[in-house]
Amino acid sequence: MAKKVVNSIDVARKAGVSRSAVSRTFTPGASVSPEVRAKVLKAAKALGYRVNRLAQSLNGSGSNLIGVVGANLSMPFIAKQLDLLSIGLLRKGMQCLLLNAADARQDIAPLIELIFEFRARAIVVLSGEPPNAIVEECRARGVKLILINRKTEGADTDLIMTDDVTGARLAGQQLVEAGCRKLAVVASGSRTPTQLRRAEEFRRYVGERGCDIVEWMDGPTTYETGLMAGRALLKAGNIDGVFCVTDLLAMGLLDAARHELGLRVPEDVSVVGFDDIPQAAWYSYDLTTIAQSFDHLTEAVLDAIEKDGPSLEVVNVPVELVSRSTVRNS
Amino acid sequence: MAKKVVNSIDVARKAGVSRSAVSRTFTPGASVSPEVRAKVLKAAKALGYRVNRLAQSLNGSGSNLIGVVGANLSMPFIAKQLDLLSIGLLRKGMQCLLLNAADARQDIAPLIELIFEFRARAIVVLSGEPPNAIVEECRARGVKLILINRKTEGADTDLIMTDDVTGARLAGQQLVEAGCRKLAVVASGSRTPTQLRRAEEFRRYVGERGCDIVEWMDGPTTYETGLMAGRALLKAGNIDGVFCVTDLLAMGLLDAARHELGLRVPEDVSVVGFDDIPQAAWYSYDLTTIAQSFDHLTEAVLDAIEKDGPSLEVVNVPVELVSRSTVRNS
DNA sequence: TTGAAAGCGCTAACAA
DNA sequence: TTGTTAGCGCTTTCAA
Repeated sequence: MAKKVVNSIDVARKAGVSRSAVSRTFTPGASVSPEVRAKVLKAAKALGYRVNRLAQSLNGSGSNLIGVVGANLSMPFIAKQLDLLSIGLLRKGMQCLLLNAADARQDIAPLIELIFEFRARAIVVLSGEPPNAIVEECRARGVKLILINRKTEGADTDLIMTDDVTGARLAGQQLVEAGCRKLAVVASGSRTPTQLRRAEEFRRYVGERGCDIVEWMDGPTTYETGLMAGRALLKAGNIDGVFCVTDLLAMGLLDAARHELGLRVPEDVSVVGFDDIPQAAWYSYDLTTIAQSFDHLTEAVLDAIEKDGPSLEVVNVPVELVSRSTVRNS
Repeated sequence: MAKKVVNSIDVARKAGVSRSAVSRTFTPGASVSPEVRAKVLKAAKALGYRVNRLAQSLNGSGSNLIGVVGANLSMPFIAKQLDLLSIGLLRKGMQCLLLNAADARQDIAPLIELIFEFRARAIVVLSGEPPNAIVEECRARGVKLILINRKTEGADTDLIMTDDVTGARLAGQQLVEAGCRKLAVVASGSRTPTQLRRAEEFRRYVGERGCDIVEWMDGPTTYETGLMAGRALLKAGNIDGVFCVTDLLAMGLLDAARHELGLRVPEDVSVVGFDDIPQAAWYSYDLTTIAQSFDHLTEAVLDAIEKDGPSLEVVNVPVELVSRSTVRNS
């Protein structure tokens, strides 16, 4: 005889009440008399009863699942976002269905479709870009779609975006004021909207101020790419300032400069990063960077999920210069 | 008129078949004629139908959900584990319900109870220790419980554990052979079984070889703790070798030694870490450490989930010395 | 191979 | 406040 899982009917029987009474006992804000409630709780405890959320969600209310699609969860920047987001979701009584794409360029459409099958209330995309058909389907199904630092135009979704433009300008300003004139900007080959925007705006800003600028835009967004960019860009020794659109890239570049090329930072070359990942504060790097408030970002995502009505909001996450030691003092 | 979600009955009607036919079409290995199948698929596509997994799981088969409980997802070590695990789950057709404890010492029992409510097939614990009552309940419900580097005795669950003992010996051997005699071991104050085991075995190993040893065991498992340990331990200048039970601690200690105390590594002091997180390979640290195979670990977890029968296996994940530049050559 | 019908565990509308 | 009843969307016997 298979060990049957206990259900509300078992509890009802044991407590001598109806199934509805059981249901109400476990529904916040339903009307049950204290006595019935007590009987139910006692029976439930004795039997080891737990509400079945799958069955529960089958009714009108829907599920409290939030689909989160990501990639490269071990990159510090993504990991930090996911960490805060999953804590926040839990605190608000939602659950996080995590779908991790094996690699950043994998098509995320199948993952989102899987999320549909779970009838998730909302979908948060940390990585990759959903094709338009998917965006459309989200709207049709009334599933909130929230993109973080993704996709810029024709946005029919909630968009949470770092204020890349301001960030890039701050970076440019730092370098220009430090007296740098031969500049470089380093991005990965992923060409995400965020990276492009940062690079673009930086180029514009320093270009207007009469600086020369070269650019690197290749490889995945990793430390190793930063290393390669550093080797390639700094070997000739004529670059005196670099903006890396990501801290991870900056750290690789910094190491190439110091440990392979024997350059001094900031005396020979100044470096600015972006994101303020935890490692940027470590002594060995002490990287001057543009911080975006992860808390603010997370808050914006949670707000977007909770607000009902169609998705169509664009939130700008403010940035701030964190001045450490990789930029020369004018 | 509310926009109703399409269900199998709509599809059946549109295709001119029964609901069963629709169900079968979407059930791998059910018997449907090609014609019916084609009709159903066409109708489903036209209507934008997706199976409702919640309803699906309500039947005998159960869900494919795997509960993952963690904390500190942004620490490199945990992030890496979660990354590989979530990819692996997806590849095997399972979904990852992620519950992130806000902090490492939070009681994880409520999180696991929540997972029960979703009727997950298995629960993987990356952080924290489930109380015995929970372990018992898992068994009673037939939910696999898999602990990674947690809890050592009275194990009535699947245990995936790094071979800490071998690792600690390798670390000891490195330092002793490098000629270090005044040793220190650094762990956090979290006193997890893993950290205790590493510290313990190291102490034993070097003790037997006539080395002096001091120990630090305080604070959270972070870079900053490593920094503090470094300051405290190395200031006097009489320690010539340190084993940090975690790379993160080692990196903090390394930075304190080099940047605050002006010590040379490995000339003045040798350092060995544990885990081989990605950052350990970065130039600025180039840390000699004990690597555990994350792939192996992940594989073991997936195997444990898929194998049925009661949980009771102990898997030892092998370790390996990764020799870099923070230990003196004899 | 197909359809009818019962049932998975729960909630919500309705009456009492 | 309580119980009864009718679904929620799906799978799965059981006959045909």
